[in-house]
Amino acid sequence: MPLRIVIFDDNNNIRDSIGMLLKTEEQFELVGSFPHVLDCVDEVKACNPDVVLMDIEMPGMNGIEAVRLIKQAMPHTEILMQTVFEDDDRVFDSICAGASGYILKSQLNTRLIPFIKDLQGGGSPMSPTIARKVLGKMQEVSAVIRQEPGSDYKLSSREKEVLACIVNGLSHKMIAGELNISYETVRSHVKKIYEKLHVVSISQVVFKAVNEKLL
Amino acid sequence: MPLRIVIFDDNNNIRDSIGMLLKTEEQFELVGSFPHVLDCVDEVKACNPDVVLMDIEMPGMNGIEAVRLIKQAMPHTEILMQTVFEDDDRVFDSICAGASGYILKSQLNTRLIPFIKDLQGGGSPMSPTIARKVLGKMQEVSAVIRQEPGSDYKLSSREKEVLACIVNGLSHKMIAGELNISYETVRSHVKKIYEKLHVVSISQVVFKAVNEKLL
DNA sequence: GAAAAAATCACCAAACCCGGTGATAGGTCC
DNA sequence: GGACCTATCACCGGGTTTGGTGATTTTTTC
Repeated sequence: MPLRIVIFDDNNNIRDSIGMLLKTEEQFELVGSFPHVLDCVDEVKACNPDVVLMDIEMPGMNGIEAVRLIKQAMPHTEILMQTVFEDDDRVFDSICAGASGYILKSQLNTRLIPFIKDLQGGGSPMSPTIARKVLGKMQEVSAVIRQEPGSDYKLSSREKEVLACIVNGLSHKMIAGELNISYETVRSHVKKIYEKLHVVSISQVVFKAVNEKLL
Repeated sequence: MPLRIVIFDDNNNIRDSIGMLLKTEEQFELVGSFPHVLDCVDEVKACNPDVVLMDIEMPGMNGIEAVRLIKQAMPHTEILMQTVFEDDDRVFDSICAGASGYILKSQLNTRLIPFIKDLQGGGSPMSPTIARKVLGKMQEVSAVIRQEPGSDYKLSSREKEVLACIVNGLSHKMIAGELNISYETVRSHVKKIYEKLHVVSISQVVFKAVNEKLL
């Protein structure tokens, strides 16, 4: 059973030459070729391809948005993005939308066939240059996610409990009830927390706690 | 000027065979080869390599931790991870630590040379299988990061300004000064904000605003 | 042009928050 | 055993926040 492939690209020449290229390998079968993505979901459903070759730059709907829709409708379809630009944001957005690989148009002739085979083998083919961008973004993102505790304010465990209550919007009185201690004791803890966090109000405590993930 | 390379791997045979392999290309020069990473920072500083080939599995210190230290000390050093496992978490951790590429030990013979050349060219070489894991993680992570605005509380622009002040820890009185309006006007806005956000206190406002990225 | 929404301001009373200043009791560390 | 930290509780007084109620002007929307 041959691998079913669909192309979306507004450039007729590219669609044609990709068609020619695929014909040289009998394991591939071009089952659809469209100049725009306005009806892409219906078309993909009708063609039922294993692999979609998607151009990023297209009139009407954006190729990235199309990826999102196709992946939503048919999650098991593999999508290989093709583009002339190695634009950081678009690479990133394509990935988030669900693309499985990334090929530069300048490399279509030499790389398309092996890339599709990589996809078939469960891989995510992309040029090392693209991969570098992906890794860069990944590092950036991970740095945001888990900014190290760095600043440890040495709160006692009790103080952390009180802090958690504050962040959850409880008043001092409610915290007293929650933790079964007196209102004044809560106040003592709060004062200590303010001191240790170098803040002077509830709002600053909440902001700092949430922002620096003190819980 | 040849490309300077350093190897870290506890397996003597692998270190030797990589050394042999690199000798076949006169543009590469093996300037260091170590069986553990306990002194890796000093060693890398002494050897001053362009590329470090790092084994993940090693006695004593973990190869990933070593990457972190080396990248901290010498940020411009390119690091190519080598491993026998395609373990998701370790791939991810390596990337976050600062690795620039990823090669399977089973592919050392055929791929090491081109991979190092990719690194030299500013790329991030990795097998399509590894790339798939990276993309998967990336999609997962990005889904966490940008939970869509979803809940739009339809705050007016003025209310958003006041909200921003609150989140930054300003008292109502200070906000009045900041925005050049009266204290009572600030209160009106605050009341509206509470109503729209379905909250009843400053702390809840700050928590909700930060958590749902309302700014 | 009328209705709706946004932005502005005002007052009262109750509740709440916060700084300062203290005290007591239990645990840890040297 | 004494110094130190943590957890507990208490009072005062000033300042802040909050709910309720209401008003005027400007801008937006239909």
